[in-house]
Amino acid sequence: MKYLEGLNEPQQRAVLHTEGPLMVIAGAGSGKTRVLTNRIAHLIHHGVDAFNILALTFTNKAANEMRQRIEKMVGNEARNLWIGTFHSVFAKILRFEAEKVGYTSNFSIYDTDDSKNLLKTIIKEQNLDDKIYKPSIVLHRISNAKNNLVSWQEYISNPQYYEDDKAFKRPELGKLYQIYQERLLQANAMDFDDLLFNTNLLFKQHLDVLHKYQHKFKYILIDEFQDTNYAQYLIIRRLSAVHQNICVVGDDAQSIYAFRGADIGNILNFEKDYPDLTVIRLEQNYRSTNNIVQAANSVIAKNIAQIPKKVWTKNEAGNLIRLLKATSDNEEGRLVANAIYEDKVQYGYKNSDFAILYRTNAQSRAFEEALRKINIKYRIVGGLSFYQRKEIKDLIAYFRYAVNQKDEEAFKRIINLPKRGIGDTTVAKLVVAAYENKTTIWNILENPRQVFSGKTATALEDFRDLIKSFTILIKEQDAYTAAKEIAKQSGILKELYEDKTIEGLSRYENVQELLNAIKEFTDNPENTDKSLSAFLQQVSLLTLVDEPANDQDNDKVTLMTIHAAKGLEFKHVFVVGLEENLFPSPLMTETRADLEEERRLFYVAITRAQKKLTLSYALTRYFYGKLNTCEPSRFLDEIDKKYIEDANPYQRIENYTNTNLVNTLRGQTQNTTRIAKSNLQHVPQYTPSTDFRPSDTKNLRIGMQVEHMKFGYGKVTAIEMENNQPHKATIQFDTVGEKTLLLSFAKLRIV
DNA sequence: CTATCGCACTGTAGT
DNA sequence: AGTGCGATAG
Repeated sequence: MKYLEGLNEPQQRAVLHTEGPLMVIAGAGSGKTRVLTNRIAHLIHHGVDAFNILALTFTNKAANEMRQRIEKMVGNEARNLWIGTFHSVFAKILRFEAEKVGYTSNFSIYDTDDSKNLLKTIIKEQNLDDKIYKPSIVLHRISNAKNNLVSWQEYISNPQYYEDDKAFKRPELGKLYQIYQERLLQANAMDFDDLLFNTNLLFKQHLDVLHKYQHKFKYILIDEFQDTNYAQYLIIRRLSAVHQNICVVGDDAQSIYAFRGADIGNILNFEKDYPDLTVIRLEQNYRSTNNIVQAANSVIAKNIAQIPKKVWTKNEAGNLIRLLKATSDNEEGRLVANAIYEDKVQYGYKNSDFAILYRTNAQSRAFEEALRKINIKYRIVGGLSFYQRKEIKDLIAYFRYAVNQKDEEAFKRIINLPKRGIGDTTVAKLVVAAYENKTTIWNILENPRQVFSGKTATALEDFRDLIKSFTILIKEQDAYTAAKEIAKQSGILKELYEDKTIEGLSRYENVQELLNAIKEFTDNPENTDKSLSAFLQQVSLLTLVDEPANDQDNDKVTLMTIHAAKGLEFKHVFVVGLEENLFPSPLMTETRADLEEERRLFYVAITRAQKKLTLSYALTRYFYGKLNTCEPSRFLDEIDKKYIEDANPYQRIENYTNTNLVNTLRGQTQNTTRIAKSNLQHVPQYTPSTDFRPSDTKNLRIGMQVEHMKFGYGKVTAIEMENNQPHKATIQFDTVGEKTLLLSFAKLRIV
């Protein structure tokens, strides 16, 4: 039995139990991935056709990793497996069957920004107050409905929803839901939730289609089952109804996505839906030291909603958990960076052995600065993801619109970008004309002279012809050739190239990076369809961990949110920002269930560590440029003290006033050179010395900020040198008048 | 129609 | 701190 080697008894049972429903409760670090991959390899080895296996994961990265591991074990056959995220697998199926749910196969996928923008437009049109009907709240409510498979028709006809919304002063929500869905359909677009909703619709209304896929997927595996929502659960229940060979793997203790509709009940109630279910528990942890395992257990011990189990390990006790106490976020950064440095020297750890985990993306700044200062390489996972950058979205909007001319959000993005003399007024007229003639904007563009005249009409015609040529380009050329041409001919590349500011430079590089990614896609022999629309189909579902890896140097410290860290492990993990109102998040302390989820998040963070764990907090922190005082997190009190190095770790500081802290902080941070967060990865170090010469001063306009104070824009009138280096600059600001500032303190932006 | 400026708002996680 | 929006001037 080749796929059982090195597995413990319950792991072996999980691999061998191939027929009938199976639930594996896999504690943190219990070798879950190994079980999953060995199981699939075992199936294939015993004659199951890879075409008949469906494996659903939560990130594309997890899917790729699984595919690679299986490929190593069983060879090329692994290529025929269906492995992917829920969204990507069912988007693929929906493209095949699009007509059956009222779409065409070139439908666009709206991301959250597109959805919010669309809702914003609708809310405005309906003359509703956008302070009460905030797009994010409306979208959240609609998303909840869809995840529970409530259509807009049901939503409107159910008085309960109306009463609920009325109680929250938002009686028009049902109407908004209806209009939103109608607009999406009109735009031939689906949002993320529609991918699951429409898959359910498809399977419910077209039994022949359901039967086809039921027959195809004889073996179904779900990873991270604790994070599935109702819509996802129903899909897999339908798909597995015939063969019943469904294997779900999860850990209720690591359920951290209830906020977006994941239902811990799925795992707790699975037995009811599958009476002859086999349950296997993997409780032995192979990853972490005993201290880490026990500390993690103590964190969630008080939670009520959980399956009773005991994660244990044979590993050594290991170090106690360290606690770092800082007075400011910057100091916290320095302490963590120093600890990393010491570990590297003392134990020979590599950069890639470390991870810094935080609750919110905005916390990364202080750690980036501290690491850069002592020349430790790092990478940030997530944050403003590559595909969310404006310049990337702009270019992709061109692709989208050339593929699907009904895509209104893409249209709005590109119609006047770069500037071509088609402003808001013209767009508004277009929308009205389309509405009055009961047709699409694209149809009006076909013959704009019926509505417009002169310059505007010519501009619209030019735009139309441009898009038409792009559509042909996409049909006839491979993705890379088409994308490169579109970037050039649209004028996006030129506009960015001419922008010589730091930001402009990095934007230009980003676009090049996107083109490189498309080239990789085109050159990859595994991709049979090399068209740009094929690339587009996968790009809209890419997750933060799938960004183009353009550098070979992988020895870097990893900075990311705890959510993004699920499934990963590192020798030394830093869980930072352990402050009340940050972690736990104030949005998750209202109900017991919320707080329990937040505790599980802490549990996930702790259990990423193999050898060492360090926790840290700061007593002051900047939010939106304002200094706030913080208290240590209640979570620090909840860990069993005997696993912490300093059992009486902190004193709550009460005598500090805000002013004192500001002054302390000023004293500590005055020498830092700050760089815009968004530029960090692309502009490693800004050096005034190379960019400034006294002779430049006459016409140099710069933006400037010192510490957290923004002085705005102004004209440089004099630069004072010291040791042949620019030292001080005198600037006539538009807003605050003339100031002389030390250049080493400042972040500068040339405009 | 576009560019610029000041103001208001933002406040979790990610497909 | 960063961004997006609306008002205003050009």
